[in-house]
Amino acid sequence: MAERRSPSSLQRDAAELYEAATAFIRIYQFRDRDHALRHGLTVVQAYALDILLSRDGQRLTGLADALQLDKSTTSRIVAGMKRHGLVEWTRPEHDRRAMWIVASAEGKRRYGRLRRAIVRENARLLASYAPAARRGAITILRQLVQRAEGAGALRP
Amino acid sequence: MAERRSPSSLQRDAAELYEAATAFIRIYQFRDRDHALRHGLTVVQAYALDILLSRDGQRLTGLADALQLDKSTTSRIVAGMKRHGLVEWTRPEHDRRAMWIVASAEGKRRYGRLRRAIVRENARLLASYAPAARRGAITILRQLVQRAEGAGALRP
DNA sequence: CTTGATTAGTTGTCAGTGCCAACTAGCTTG
DNA sequence: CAAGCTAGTTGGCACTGACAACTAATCAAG
Repeated sequence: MAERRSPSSLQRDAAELYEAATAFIRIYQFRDRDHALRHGLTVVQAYALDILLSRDGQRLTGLADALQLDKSTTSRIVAGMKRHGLVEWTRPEHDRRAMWIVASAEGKRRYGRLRRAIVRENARLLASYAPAARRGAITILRQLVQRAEGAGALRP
Repeated sequence: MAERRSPSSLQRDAAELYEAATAFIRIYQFRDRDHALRHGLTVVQAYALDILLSRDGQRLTGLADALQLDKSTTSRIVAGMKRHGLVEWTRPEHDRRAMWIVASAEGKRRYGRLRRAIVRENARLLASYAPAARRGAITILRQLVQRAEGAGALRP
């Protein structure tokens, strides 16, 4: 295992990671967009529902933070989702400026279907991997996420 | 290594791939958007330049196909890039309806800087992996891309 | 060689995403 | 209670994206 660690190998790998990650993102982005549209959602709406469902609801500001969007943008997105019957909100009685936004039954249903469709496709994608390789793929994705988050500081 | 292959393990892995891939995409998307904006490009403009530079130019229709966008959208994007001095085009003399779109010097410069910035960040990200693990990460991303492309048929 | 079909791009229209700045209304603190 | 802070909304702008209708150039018959 006496691999020679040349600086250029790191450089080369970093460049290859750029290519691979770019390709990965583009493919999965398009795939997700198609799936979402097929289930009557936009990508942002699907993200928003994911956040709302994973936390039993959110304030608008919290949702904006989670989506990394301006609260004005988020406000309009939530308004649109309300119009389409995907979310509902109430005013917490102890702070009547705020909204407590939750997914509606319809929102939950659509997001659930979308998620299941993508998971089904993932299962097809992973089917021919050996279990250990599957776990490896997932672990590596998670690590890259963690490291990118940690290295974060993207807005210095 | 006598791992028991239960159907539910594939299901579970598929669900975990969903979580991991979603997180990955969101992180890298934001990262790329920040980088692009910092270099005076939007994400779509960066994609377009990537395509134009990797092929010595493109027809509008070819660019639309590569970007998976409607040609009307692509037309406006190219118009915007022209306005911002990122691309230029000529009319091939054998078909004067068509455009041959190429990146301008400025477009090339900005894309190059953007790419190098991301590769630098990737290098930091990968630095603490053992070389073999780095290669593994890249290989797996590539495989997932290939399989997703193959399984493609996203628009049946 | 002219008509008819096809192809390349553009434009109109609409909806959605996204930002910043300015705003309203409710809450908190001195 | 006044001043200031916080939660969301609205106005204005630009970009992304789709679909349909359009212009102009090329190609295919006849």
